[in-house]
Amino acid sequence: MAPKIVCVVGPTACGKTTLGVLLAKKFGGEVVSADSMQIYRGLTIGTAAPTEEEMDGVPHHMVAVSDPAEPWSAARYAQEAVPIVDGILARGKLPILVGGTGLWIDAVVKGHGFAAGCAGGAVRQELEARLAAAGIGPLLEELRQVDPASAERLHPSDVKRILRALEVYRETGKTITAHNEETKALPPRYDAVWIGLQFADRADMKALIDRRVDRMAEAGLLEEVRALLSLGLPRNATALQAIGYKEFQSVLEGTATEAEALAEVKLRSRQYAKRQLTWLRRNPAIHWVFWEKDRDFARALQISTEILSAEGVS
RNA sequence: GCCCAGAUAGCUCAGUUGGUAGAGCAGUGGACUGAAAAUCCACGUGUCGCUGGUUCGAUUCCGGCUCUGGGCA
Repeated sequence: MAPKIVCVVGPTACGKTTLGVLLAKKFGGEVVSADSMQIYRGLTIGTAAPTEEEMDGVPHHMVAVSDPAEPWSAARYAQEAVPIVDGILARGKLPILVGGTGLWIDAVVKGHGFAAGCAGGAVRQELEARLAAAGIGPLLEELRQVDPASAERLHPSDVKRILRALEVYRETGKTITAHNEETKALPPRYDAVWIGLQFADRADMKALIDRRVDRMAEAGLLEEVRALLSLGLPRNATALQAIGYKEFQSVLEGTATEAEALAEVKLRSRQYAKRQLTWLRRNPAIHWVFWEKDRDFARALQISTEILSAEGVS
């Protein structure tokens, strides 16, 4: 049987961090963050990364461990997170995966592997150059030759995945279709108990996101963005894709007012939360805890404790 | 008070040479396997401000009214 771990998931601002810490204290666990932006140092306010106070003495892994100039990926995350999870297990503690990046969590929990090739790689760069020169048509046609199933499955506008499919074939001589089939047949790496947090009413989620974004601004998000930019990151750095950062960058450049940026950040956060929910909803293993108007952590802790006990976590 | 311009989808607006209307954004749902806080897809009936008139037929033309801008007093 695969080792037992806990995953705390949910859309942004739903209280994953807090519940994760509460569960860790109750069950003797350590938190492993699965967040594609909290991984970077310096993105503290805007990503709502856990503070020392919020961590409350519970060890946290994979938070602020990387220079913001570095490119990360789900594959690299899994590579580094799996040994950490195993280390926690080896110490007889309970690993608690907490995060909003669904693909990253799946990359750890399910045993799936990623095929070779990556953004910034030689093959990808060549494909991108061809895309810029001749458009997606010829590339899609080429994909149809080598991997008709992918060409059929992918929408012609889904440029990113078309390039990736071609890349995998070029790098490995195997189609991404075949790779996915094989990797999905692998057994899961861990026996995960999933706890999902979300609001019963979408309007309450919106209200909380709005409040949280306002607090980020009060806490000095603008200064955080200024400091980040002063590092001279590459223009396409993954860290700069974080919601909040590009919008406040516009304020610093004078192309938007702070009020406009705030409205934009709230909007983007809401849309992000919706996408997260879409990702999570298809996972039937998640035990959902629904918030009413306010987040009642005592109740959430009690419910999730019951769930964990029923699932054999002790 | 007078003149001009507006009033159409939650918002910004387009349009109908008279046959009851459509984009962008927002919203909702979905996808997703080395950028995932990324990327991609699908979904558009609303007293066309109100009220008379002309007309087979008015959101479209004409009159009046209301409201909102701007100008003149």
